[in-house]
Amino acid sequence: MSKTTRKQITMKDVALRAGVSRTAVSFVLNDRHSVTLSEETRDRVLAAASALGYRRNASARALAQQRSDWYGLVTEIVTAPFAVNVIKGAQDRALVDEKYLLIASTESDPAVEQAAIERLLEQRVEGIIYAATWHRAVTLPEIAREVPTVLVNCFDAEGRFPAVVPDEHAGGRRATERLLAAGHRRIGLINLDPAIPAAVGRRLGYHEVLREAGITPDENLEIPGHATAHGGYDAASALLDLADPPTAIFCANDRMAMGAYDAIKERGLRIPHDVAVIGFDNQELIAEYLRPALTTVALPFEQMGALGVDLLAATIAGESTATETVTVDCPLLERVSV
Amino acid sequence: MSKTTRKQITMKDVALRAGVSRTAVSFVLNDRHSVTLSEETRDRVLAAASALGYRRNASARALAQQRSDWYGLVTEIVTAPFAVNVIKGAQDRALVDEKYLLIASTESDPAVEQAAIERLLEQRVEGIIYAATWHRAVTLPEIAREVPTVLVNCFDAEGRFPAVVPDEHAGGRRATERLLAAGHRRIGLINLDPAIPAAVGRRLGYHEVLREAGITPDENLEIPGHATAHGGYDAASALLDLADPPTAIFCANDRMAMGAYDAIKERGLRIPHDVAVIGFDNQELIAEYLRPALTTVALPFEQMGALGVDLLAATIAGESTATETVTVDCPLLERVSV
DNA sequence: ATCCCCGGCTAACCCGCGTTAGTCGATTCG
DNA sequence: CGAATCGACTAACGCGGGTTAGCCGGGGAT
Repeated sequence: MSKTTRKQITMKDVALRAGVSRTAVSFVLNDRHSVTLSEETRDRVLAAASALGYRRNASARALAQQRSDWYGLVTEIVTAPFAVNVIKGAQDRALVDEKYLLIASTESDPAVEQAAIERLLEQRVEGIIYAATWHRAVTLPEIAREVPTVLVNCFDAEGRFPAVVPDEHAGGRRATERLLAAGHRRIGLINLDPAIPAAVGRRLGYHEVLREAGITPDENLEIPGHATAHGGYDAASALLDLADPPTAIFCANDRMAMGAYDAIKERGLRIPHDVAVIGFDNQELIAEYLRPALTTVALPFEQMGALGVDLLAATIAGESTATETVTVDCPLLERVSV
Repeated sequence: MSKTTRKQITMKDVALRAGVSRTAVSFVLNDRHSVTLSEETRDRVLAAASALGYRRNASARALAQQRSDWYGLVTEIVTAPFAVNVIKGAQDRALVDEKYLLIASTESDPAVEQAAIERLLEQRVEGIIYAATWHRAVTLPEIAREVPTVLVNCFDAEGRFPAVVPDEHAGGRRATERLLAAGHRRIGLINLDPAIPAAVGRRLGYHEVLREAGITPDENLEIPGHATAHGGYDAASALLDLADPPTAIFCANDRMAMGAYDAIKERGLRIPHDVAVIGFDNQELIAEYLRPALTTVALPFEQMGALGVDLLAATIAGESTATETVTVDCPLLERVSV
């Protein structure tokens, strides 16, 4: 580079220019009033700082204060693009407390994860937010215990960490209620792998609401599908080819709903006129662009991210029990498919 | 918290336990051989460090070394989920040089952006990578000039920064060539807003290849669509209802291809048998799950991220001219729709 | 006139670590 | 046998900045 690296301006430089001690500069720039300085001195310091383009040195400050103002966010960001909303929510919320997020991406690889957390600890993060891309039980590496840690969109199998998780159960209820409200009585369910929390909760809500409406859940209307568009297509095909097919289908994720659309359209049926469809996840790339646009239950990633930071802050402040679990509502997004 | 915050272990503690000076500890842990230490001492130090769970303090180290090992990555991450691949590519590549990425998300809001960069500078990042979510000209805030900066998926209107951009032109060629190779002669183009670089480049490639094959581009086969599924549906409908409709459609993005699928299927036509479709962007949520899966030209986000770091490293090392622009090839992803 | 207080400011220490310029005892060389 | 060398190690400084203790001069109270 032709341009030589410019010397960084330090408080010493500012002090020199303002004709005061470095100590005074520190007090002025941090707006500390434990020591009184004349208004005129403050002005001179501020003027000098701004004239020189002073910028504080985060490392030096962290060292002196024994406080980094960083939170670590660990996530398998790449494998599930829509989880970036967790980052957004967390970042916005952290900023309110003047905390910053250090994002460490793992690739569902324990070794990478361990190394990532290690780096966060070297940075002396004040706490860690561990976010999963799909709701499940996780096991954190032991080193995560060295610092307050909260889980987002996942939970510790042994309940050793505070966690923020979506309310799958309420979501399942909400979807089913919406279909009932539209007058449907035969409602199919294309579910996920029955072993995962999302499938369990959503199904439970579905059952509850049906029973409350006096409808006995019909086993034939429930299909655990493969969580892809193809899985949704196959499952929806099976449902529609039933002797007594459903008039509405609750798909446990939007990708499967995408496949279900195909099966429905292939049979010359119309959405929502002949068959209503409701999804889950609100993957906007899909839900918004399907024709007709898909009504779906949203996973509140952004809100979970924000609550994760809240919970972390509370934990650090000692205002939270070690194992508090916060569930977050999954709102219904009305579009056109019901 | 019941658990009191454990005191952080410092080199002093390690030195005490190993019965050597802190200086010795520093030399051992950094594997410096400018000063010789006996093998036995090294072992003792390492043992002590590991026994105490010593972890170096990144701030102190950065301060002492006058080098942070951080690069800043500025991006509007949230508005375009698929751009997280830039992060992945950059992060992996940075790790090779033992550099770490500090991610600052902006929301296409200049004020937020300015503040984000300001924070990066406070952290004394050694350079900045500025990544856009769609290929375009950008104007960076002036403060970005305080440190080496490279652009990814965008470029400076006045060419003042090195940049990494996708080769839209080659991508357009590649898509068209693929359709020609499949035997198509009448190929429709559903393009983006004609003013943006992506539309210009892709169209240019399309024209070139047609001409090289002895085909005169037919204006009626080119429609600048609205960049959504609806836009794609409308445009494809118009193309298919032509007296002499195309047998293949090149959609300038996958969302429009999604809409085109609907228009095609609605007419009882089959993909790729009756009409072939090729997309652009490789938005996996769509391309992979459409039925049939969409053949598309990929935007090499991950590679661009990696090259961005490369270019930044070169710029910092002074091995790069100020305005070098790297174009990255857009590979074709064969699926089923051609 | 003396004492005390108080506003305004600074010297000096510390944070944890990298690094230079040594110190010190043992060995080798002349 | 004294000097030079060498291996093994450490004292001490500096990085930039937060913070405590204390300095200094002047005005009010006694």
